[in-house]
Amino acid sequence: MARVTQAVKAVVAGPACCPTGLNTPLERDTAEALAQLLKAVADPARLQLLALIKSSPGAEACVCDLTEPLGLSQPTVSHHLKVLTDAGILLRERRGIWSWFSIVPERLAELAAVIN
Amino acid sequence: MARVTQAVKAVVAGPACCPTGLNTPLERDTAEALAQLLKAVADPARLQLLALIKSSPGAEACVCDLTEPLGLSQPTVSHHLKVLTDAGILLRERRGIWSWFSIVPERLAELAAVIN
DNA sequence: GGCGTTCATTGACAGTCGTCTATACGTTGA
DNA sequence: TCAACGTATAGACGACTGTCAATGAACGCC
Repeated sequence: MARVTQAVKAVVAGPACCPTGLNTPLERDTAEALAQLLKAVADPARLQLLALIKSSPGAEACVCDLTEPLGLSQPTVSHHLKVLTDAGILLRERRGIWSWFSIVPERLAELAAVIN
Repeated sequence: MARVTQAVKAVVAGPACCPTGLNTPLERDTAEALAQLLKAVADPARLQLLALIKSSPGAEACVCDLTEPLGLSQPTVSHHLKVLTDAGILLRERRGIWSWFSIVPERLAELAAVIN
């Protein structure tokens, strides 16, 4: 994950100085790290999760609020949340029994910057 | 594909009036269309292709220029180009023997707008 | 017309991914 | 300490995806 973060930052900020986006050829390693991050978002269930969390009060939600709207089983939702968390897009915080998830906006902004 | 384009536009522009991005819950259909578009980009080879084309003179390139830098077979590169073209991200133009590909910037901008 | 070149398509195969059921884990309250 | 609840993990299975070798189709040139 740290490896991915670094690679994305490199693409956004440029190897040394100036922002590049996709304006410069991509090394295979960098491309793979970037693709891995994009794959985390490129799933309908995970997009729905992001939208649900982002539009929840306080921009956070617990699993119990997310399972039913998605129409998927609890383990499946948990799996998707893990993928997003591992990618650094979501933040997990335990409060007693519940796991609360919030979005890391900088991470999504990085992605958007790369694409453009 | 037209269906995908419409769904993405809906997410960018909002159901009726105002831009939403992911700030509003996503219908499954919309999420699937969006995911399909993201999947097209979420591949290392295709990211490299986009970067190569974008950084080529005139922001266009033919297959013969793309196969070697990627280190993949010609059919595989052709496959990836088809995926990007079908997603509306690339534009294909035949000139005699050669196929030239160029990027559709608005399409990438739409994607970036949705993510943010 | 025949041939070489460039690209697209087909078919096959291994690997990955999304989903589920079953089960384990951790926390809370009695 | 134990039971109940919310969540995470493991294992299995079908579907999709990326890749290649082989083949086909379109075009320009001799």
